Parts: sequence; structure tokens; C-alpha cells
Amino acid sequence: MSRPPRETTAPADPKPGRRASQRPTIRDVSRLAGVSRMTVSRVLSDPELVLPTTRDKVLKAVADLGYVPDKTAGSLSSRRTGFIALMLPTLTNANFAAVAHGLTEALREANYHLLIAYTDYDMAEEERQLLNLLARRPEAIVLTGAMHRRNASRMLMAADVPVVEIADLPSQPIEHAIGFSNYQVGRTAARYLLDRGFTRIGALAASPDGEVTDHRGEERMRGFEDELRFARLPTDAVLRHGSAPVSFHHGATAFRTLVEAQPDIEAIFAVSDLSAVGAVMEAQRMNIRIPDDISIMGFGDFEIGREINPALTTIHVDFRALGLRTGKMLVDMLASDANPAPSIVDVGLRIVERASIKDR
Amino acid sequence: MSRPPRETTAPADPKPGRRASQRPTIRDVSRLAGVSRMTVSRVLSDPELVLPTTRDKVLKAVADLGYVPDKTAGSLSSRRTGFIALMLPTLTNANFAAVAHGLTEALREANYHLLIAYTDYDMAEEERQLLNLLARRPEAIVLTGAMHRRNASRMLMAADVPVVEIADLPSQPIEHAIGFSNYQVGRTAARYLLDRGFTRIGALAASPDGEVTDHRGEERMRGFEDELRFARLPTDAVLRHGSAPVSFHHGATAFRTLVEAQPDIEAIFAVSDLSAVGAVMEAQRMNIRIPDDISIMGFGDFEIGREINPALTTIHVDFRALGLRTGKMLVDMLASDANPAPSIVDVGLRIVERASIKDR
DNA sequence: TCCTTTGATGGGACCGATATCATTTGTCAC
DNA sequence: GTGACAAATGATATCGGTCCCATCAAAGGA
Repeated sequence: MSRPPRETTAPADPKPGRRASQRPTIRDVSRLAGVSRMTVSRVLSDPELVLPTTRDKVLKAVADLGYVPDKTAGSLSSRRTGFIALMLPTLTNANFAAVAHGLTEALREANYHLLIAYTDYDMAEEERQLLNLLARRPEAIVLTGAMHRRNASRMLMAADVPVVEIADLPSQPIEHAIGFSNYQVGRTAARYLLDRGFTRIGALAASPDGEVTDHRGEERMRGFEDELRFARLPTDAVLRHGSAPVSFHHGATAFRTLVEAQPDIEAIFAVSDLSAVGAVMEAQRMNIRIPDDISIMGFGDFEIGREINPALTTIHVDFRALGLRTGKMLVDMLASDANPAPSIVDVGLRIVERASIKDR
Repeated sequence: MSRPPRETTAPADPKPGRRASQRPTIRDVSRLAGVSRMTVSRVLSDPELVLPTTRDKVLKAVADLGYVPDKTAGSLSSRRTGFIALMLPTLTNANFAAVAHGLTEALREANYHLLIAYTDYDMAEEERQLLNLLARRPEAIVLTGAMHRRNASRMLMAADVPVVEIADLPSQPIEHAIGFSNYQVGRTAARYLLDRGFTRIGALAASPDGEVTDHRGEERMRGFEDELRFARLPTDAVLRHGSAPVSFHHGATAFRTLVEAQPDIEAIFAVSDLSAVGAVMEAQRMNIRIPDDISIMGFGDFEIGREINPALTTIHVDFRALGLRTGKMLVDMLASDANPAPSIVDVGLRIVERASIKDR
């Protein structure tokens, strides 16, 4: 048996005040169930604390009213928003979308919600978006791509929540980092081609000029050129063409441009599978045989690379697992309420050998 | 000259209370600037209301403290969260990602933030996610794909915010709808193939069984089969294979299965360009000439379809524009604070003729 | 029997903003 | 000089939850 509610009842006809919406609040539920607001709150957040009889009364009231708790209010009070912020260059890239999916999956069970922002590879937008995210008081922040604006870094340091940079390994991480070195991707690709005895080696990438920049792609190109230089090979067949983000079409036009300029080219590394696939398609149209005439290698292991003819040799990174792992780490971190020492995790790369590289 | 602040000053050493985070609040800014909290609030939300001298003092205090306003608190007070909810089947589909991008772009200037949830084509997840979204009190809800659970519909009706269903035209829309008829897509595709004189016509789609279902794809298939039936053609070459969501690989295996079962097939409509492209790739491997031996048509006009050989004939819908348009409508609607009569907008379709259909 | 402990629940303060209305100051016309 | 009005700013209540502690009943131990 429950005692009668002792909490003061609101006046029957409250002055209008700010109350516009008719949505039921926890107070409406508590009145209908004949319990205090706290009891309702407990039923919804930690039912074990409440007697089954009471619990059922409350749940019935919740159902009858169609009550949906207001997390905005709850967040303010508990100082936990349940948001994890994620900043991406774009969603229209299967690998970044996979990161989001992996993260979501890890966060789902702990009832966090991903708050996504993206920059369209625009550095200025990055800072604006970061402010937007911070204003929502996320409990952690996940970033893709290096933040370069000094302001942004400062805001992050001050944010007082875990910051994880993923899909790259910055030389000066803000805090945690889980990913791989895009520079190493470039070097690995070049090494792979060098080991196969190619000497006329080129690459397809976007131009790094302008505000819109793919920093991670640039790193890959830097590594690629470095490795060529170490091997005392020229880098004059490393083509910067168009602007980020790259696309199938980018690959196609860049390939044609490169081949026309350097007809003796033997092997090409594309900054992304998107470009690489576009290049293969353009090669088909130009009656250039892949890999007999030119070998092509990509990065990212997009699904389409597996399906084209010839299948694309590429460098694989498991972006979904990257998101998953990041999410798990954050859930643990937030549950233990301890902010451990900054960790740097290299998830590594894997060359996926398919048919687009000539065996020689 | 400003008068001295009259607002009661908090005790110098406040009792610890709940204050854990060290983040500055509007109160810290107001103290540093020597104005009231309201004045700070005004400077940040409607600077015109404040004298330039005062404004500068406040902005300096904001900068000095690194103050970032807490939108959670602001939302609770103003009863406007600035969130627009978007529910998608998945982010790993270029067209859905494009919807998100279009929406974001439209919402950016009005300073709304997209709150994304996705279901992975899982009906049960849909309802869970909807609750999560509603708990954040979005000012509008955008849905992709029909909601079928009765509960979900009920929750939406009760939500008291504009609801827009996009990328489909439901027979019984919850409120607003902007999109196209997936059923018409199917009929249009079949009509197109019929008009070209094909009589052995097949299709590639996912199996509709199980919890994980692509409702919109199913609608396309329904329209396709109906049109075949109206033409008194058999629908036995409409293949349901694998489960949603479809992929390049799905298209490849489904194509092989279909062709082996129905060697005399002349033309194939795939529920998505993803399947269609996969089919074209498999055809290359099987030495089946497209379109000479078999014509293939897709849906969605994904970029890859433009680049493959032969380029893919498909049905185009501008998903980015769809998102953009939806966003603009919502911004207007929310600005005028009037909830206009439910509107149904058909943005139509466009057949994009490329080389994958035989000219006969 | 009385005291302590535990479990269930309630009361009230509080989270950090903004809505609303009040107050103060300045301007201008008469 | 004075009153009317507008502009600038402040004081306070409030949004809808949860935290913290108080209260009360029941159970158990001495």
C-alpha cells in the first residue's frame, strides 16, 4: 500500500505562464499515478529501486498519457547529455559512414546518441561546427581528420571531455587517437609498387590548394612521394588534379590526364578507391589493359573495388571496427568516470592483393 | 557608462552543491563583464538589443573565459531545442547520405542541427530510435521509409511537431510528404522496358522476408510486377535474392542466379543501382555482353553508374534536392510558427538513358 | 522493548539558460 | 520643467527533469 502523495498539488488552474505545449510532463505522470515525481523518475531510470506495485502504477500512467521523458531537462539536471559528438568531413563516403555505424553500434547499449556534424572538407566550417557541438555539451568528442585551426584545438582542450581523433595518427594528438597513419599508407603503397619492380610510378590525388582540403589524403601523398624519393625515383608523375573530395569521375579524368602526359607510366596509386575505380573504368574506355599495360592500386577497400574487373588491389582499413572500438573505449571511459592517460592506438593497415597489379 | 550591477552576487564560497564541471556559465560571464545574465544572453542571441559598449564588454568576457553557451539549458528555457530529427534506414547509402547533406545545408543558416538516427532496415529498431529522438524534443521530424508499427504512428501524431515523410509517398501520410512514389518507379521501369519491345523481363531485388526489410524497395518491385501483369507478361523472372540492404555483391550473385535459371532473359531491372552495377560487373565476368545480350536498368542514379562500361541506364531522383527542399520547408514552417495543412509533394522521377539498354 | 539498519518514497533545491515584466535612463515636444 | 515614450538593462520565475537528503515503515538484533 502506498501512502497518499504529500507533494504539494499545483493549483487547478495554473496561470498560463510559458506553458504552451500540451505534452505531459513527469508531474502529470506523478499525479495520475499518485506518487512523487522522483518515483516516476526512478521507475524510468532505475526500476529496481521501486516496488513492483508502484512501478506498475507508474508505467500504466506513462502509457495512458503517452509520456515521453524530456532528455533536455534530464540532461541539464544530471549534467549528462548522453551525446557523443562526431565530426566528419562528409557522410557521403562509405568509409566515414561506416565509422558512424560502428560508433553507433557501440554506443547503443549504453544509450548514448551520436551527434554528427560534418565539414564538407571545409576548414572554416570545422570551427563553426565544433562550436555547435560543444554547445550541446557532448560527453565525448570524436574527430576525423586533423584539426588545424588553433582556436579549435584550444576549444577542445577546454572542453573538459574526452577527445578522440580517429582515422589518422596526428603527430601531436589532442588527447586520444585511434587510427592509422595516412603517411604510412602512402609509403606502404609506394613500397609495394617498388617491390614489384615498377620504376615509372604515378599517383592520382586532389589538389591541396584552397580552403577545401582533404588533409588525410594529403598525408598519404606525402608518404607516397617520400618513399619514391628514398628510392631515388622521380615524383613527377604524382598528379594533383581537381579538388577534394575525390570521386569516380575525378579518377577517370585524372587518369586520362596522367596517361596522356606520361605515356610510359607503369603503375598508379590513387589516393582513394573512388579515384582508382574511376581510373580503371577510364582505362577500359581507352582500351588500356589493367594490369597488363598499367597497374592500379587504391586505398580504402570500398565494396565496388571488389566487384570491378579486374578487382582492385587496395589498402584496407576496417573503418567500421574503428568506430566500434572507439565507441567501446568511450563507453568504458565514461562508465568508470576516470579519464585515463592519453592513448594512441594504431590499428594498422592491410594490403589487399587483387588483380589490378601486374605480377612480374 | 553602465550602472553597477544590481543582481545579487552569489556568496564568495558557494557550497559545493552539484557543481562539478569548471566550465564557465553565463553567470561567470555576467560577473566578469559587470552586467546581468540577461544582457549576456541578449548579446549572444540578439546583439542589436544591446549598446555597442556593453556588447564589447560582454564579448570580451566571453572570449576571456572561453565561454560556450549551454544549449541544453537554453533549449529547456526557450522550449526550442534547435534539433530536427532525421530517421534513415542507413547512412551507408549515398542517396540517404545525400538527403542528410541537403537537409543540413538548408538548416544551417537557420541554425538548426540535424539529429540523425538510423534503423539498419530493422523495423523494431525503428520504434526504439523514434523514442530516442522524441525524447530530445526535436522541432520537426523527418522520416524516410514508411512507418508501419502502429505505436510509432501514434507517438508521431502525439508529438505535436511537424512530421515529414520523404523519399516515398505513403498512401496514408502521417502529415507532410515530399518524395516520389516507389511504386511508380517500378511501373516506370517496367513500362520503359516494355516500350522497347522486351518480352522476357526480369528483376533483381532483396527478399522481403524477415524483420530486416527495405519497404521502399518492395514498393518498387510491386509496381514493376504490376506493370508486367498489366501487359500480360509473366513475373517469374522477378528474383528475390538475399536480404536488404542490397549491394554490388548482391547484384552480382543475383544476376548469375537469374541468368542461369532463365537463360533467355532479355532485360533486367534492379531495385537499386548497387545491384545493377554488380550485375554489369558479373556480366563482364560471364562474358555476357551488356546491352547486346542482356539490357540492365537500375534505380537511384549513383555516381558509379555513370562511370561503368557500359554506363547504366537508371531512374534518377535528386535526393540532395529532396533534403534541401524538405529543410527549406521546415525552416519556413518553424519560422512562421504556423503548422500549415498537410502537403504532399511529388518531386517526380527522371529516366536517365545511358548505354546499358539495347536500342531496338 | 527499543534501537539500528535497510528499503521505499518524498520534498525541495538546483542544473543554466531565457521569457516576461519592471525599472531606470535618455530624448523630445510642449 | 515636465510628462510621454522609447531604449537599455535588470530581477525573478520558470522550463522539466534529477540530486541530495529527509522521512517513514518494516525488519532484525540485543
